[in-house]
Amino acid sequence: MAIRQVTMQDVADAAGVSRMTVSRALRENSVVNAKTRKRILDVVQELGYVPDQAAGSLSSRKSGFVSVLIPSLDNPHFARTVQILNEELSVVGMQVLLGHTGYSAEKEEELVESFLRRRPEAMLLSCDGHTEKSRSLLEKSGIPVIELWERPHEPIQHVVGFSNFEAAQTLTRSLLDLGYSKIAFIGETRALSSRNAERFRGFQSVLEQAGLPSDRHVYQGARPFNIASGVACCKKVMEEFPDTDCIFCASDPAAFGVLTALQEMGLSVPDDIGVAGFGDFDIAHYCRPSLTTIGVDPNSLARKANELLKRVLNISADEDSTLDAREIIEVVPSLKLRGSTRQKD
Amino acid sequence: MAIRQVTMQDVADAAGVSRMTVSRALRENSVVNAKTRKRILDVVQELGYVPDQAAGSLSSRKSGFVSVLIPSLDNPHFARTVQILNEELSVVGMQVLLGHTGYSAEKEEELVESFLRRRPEAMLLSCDGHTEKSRSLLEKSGIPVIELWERPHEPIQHVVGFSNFEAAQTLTRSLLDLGYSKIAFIGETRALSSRNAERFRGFQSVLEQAGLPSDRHVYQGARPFNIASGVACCKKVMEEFPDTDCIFCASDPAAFGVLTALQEMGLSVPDDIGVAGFGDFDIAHYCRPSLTTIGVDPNSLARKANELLKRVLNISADEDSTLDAREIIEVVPSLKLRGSTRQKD
DNA sequence: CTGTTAGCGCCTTCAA
DNA sequence: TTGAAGGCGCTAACAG
Repeated sequence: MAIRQVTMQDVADAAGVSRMTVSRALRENSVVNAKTRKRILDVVQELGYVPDQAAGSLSSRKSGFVSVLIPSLDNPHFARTVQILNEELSVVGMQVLLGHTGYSAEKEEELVESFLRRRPEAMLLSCDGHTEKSRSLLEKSGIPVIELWERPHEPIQHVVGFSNFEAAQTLTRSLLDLGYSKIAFIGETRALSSRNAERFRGFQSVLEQAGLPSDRHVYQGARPFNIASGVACCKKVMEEFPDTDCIFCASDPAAFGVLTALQEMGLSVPDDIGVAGFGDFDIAHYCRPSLTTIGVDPNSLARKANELLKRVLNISADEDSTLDAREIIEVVPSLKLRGSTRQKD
Repeated sequence: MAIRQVTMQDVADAAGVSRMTVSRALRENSVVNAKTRKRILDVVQELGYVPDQAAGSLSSRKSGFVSVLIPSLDNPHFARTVQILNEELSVVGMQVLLGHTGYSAEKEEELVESFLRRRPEAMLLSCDGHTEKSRSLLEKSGIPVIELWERPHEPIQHVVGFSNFEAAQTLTRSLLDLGYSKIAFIGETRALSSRNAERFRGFQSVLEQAGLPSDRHVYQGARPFNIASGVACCKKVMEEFPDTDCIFCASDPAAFGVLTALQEMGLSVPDDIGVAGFGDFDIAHYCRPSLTTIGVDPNSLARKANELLKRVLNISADEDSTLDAREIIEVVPSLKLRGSTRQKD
């Protein structure tokens, strides 16, 4: 345990050069005599010198940080997003500052404020509503902002995402197309999630267009909305609306819960009743019956976000890439019709 | 977009005090005249001043960072660990530097080296083997190190985890106890994961003690080891060893894959064959039949890690907590006997 | 309670 | 190709 950390000066002294030469030797693209550089690197090795990046970024005015704010790592799509961004950024020597908003705009505001102290070079948010203060802090900071996973009505700046409203419409339309007409909706209380509200609005709009009632909905008020929520909501739905012929869940894990709940009620899916989820998580693919759902591939979304990020940070490999002041990049969700809904006849 | 960032000096000038007074006013526990503080905070608000933490930590010699290195966020237990640590640390104003090793010691070494430049105040690792250089870098850095999720033979320093070997033994013993005798093992190739190797060793040791052959094993060589791997390995096992009466999977998602594969082969679980997993993930609880497994609650592990961390950082609420040079905190995995194995008669 | 002085460890800028 | 001077924005330590 070093009593005092090894500094660049120590390396310089030991190598018989100035600090500046050490600094240059440590950077890839800088002119230093080959022999001198080798000597310096040897000394670095020997002394176990590790540069202090806080000091470096203070004078270079580049933090090497990118902030990523997501609601929760419990959602595998967000976890994947973080993982990909983290890996891609580490390739260019940058690091992610990760924060969890817990789906709360107030918590997000705190995080924005505290992360801004680290002078990140960009801020990526998963949008579920932002406070005025968050917006103003971000604006004042002058750094690029990218909102992920949604398509907000009033984007802060750049966006890489899709419309939950439209995705829910697409899925609902195909349920009608399969002949379902008494479709129930299960989700989080709308106040808890704009995302969920958008999904319900999409669902509702299609039913209304078709002249069908859209009043079969059951909400769960508390977080998280998971497998257990699906079980609980399913029971409520079937009590309140026993003649339901299909259940649309605002998320796949909940839909999986619905599948097991129905099975325990002795109902067969899809023969007695249909089930659809949202998100296209792994579980939707592998459960039995496999789950009809709609969703965006998180890998693809994260990679698009990464490309945009590189462009706004001017570290794109693509030299002649242009950048609009506000890029809205649409990611198209794909519909998966699987075993939990009946075949089209 | 500010052409030049607002500094503490700007605030000091506008408030008619020195920088030091501003610095003090911004800290909770420091003596500043109440009126002066209010005036300063008003100016801060007005100017939209955001302190630069890189500068602050350069002079205070406290980075406010803790490094957390995990293999992958795809494993929900690791994601949970990260989330809890992140939240707990944010309460005390610290931030997590997150890195993914991808289960590679070399990648881990790179991350250790690059994260050390940020002068983290502690380093948490999920141990799956470390290079000599990683160990030496960590030692030289002088910061506390906590290894998570395993119980390594040669700990670097502190440990919060459990023995995969022993957990696998416990589970295997109870399978024997249920009357199974032709048990197959499915896992990752041992070279890919010391964790997996430990599980296999535990499995093997119990069978050998019981005088049973332990040669029914099928490995998958490539990452990730997930639901699809379980499906694939299950097919191989049943081809090679058709009289197998129970399959022990090195992870729950794979065991879930085995369940669906067996179902498609027309075999009934647990009537025709038993299945056990490892990890006690959500899916083990909710799949049908629910899965016999063994595992540690990630919330509990993360909280213990957090407590230890607070103690080694001397920010524990508990004043008279003592700290050994090397704390080995054991987390006991709990065995869950569920529907995927037969009842004891 | 407040201010002054002197760096923290590195990089920018310029000159040699 | 290298070095010297100066400063990034903040806080520790001490003095008043």
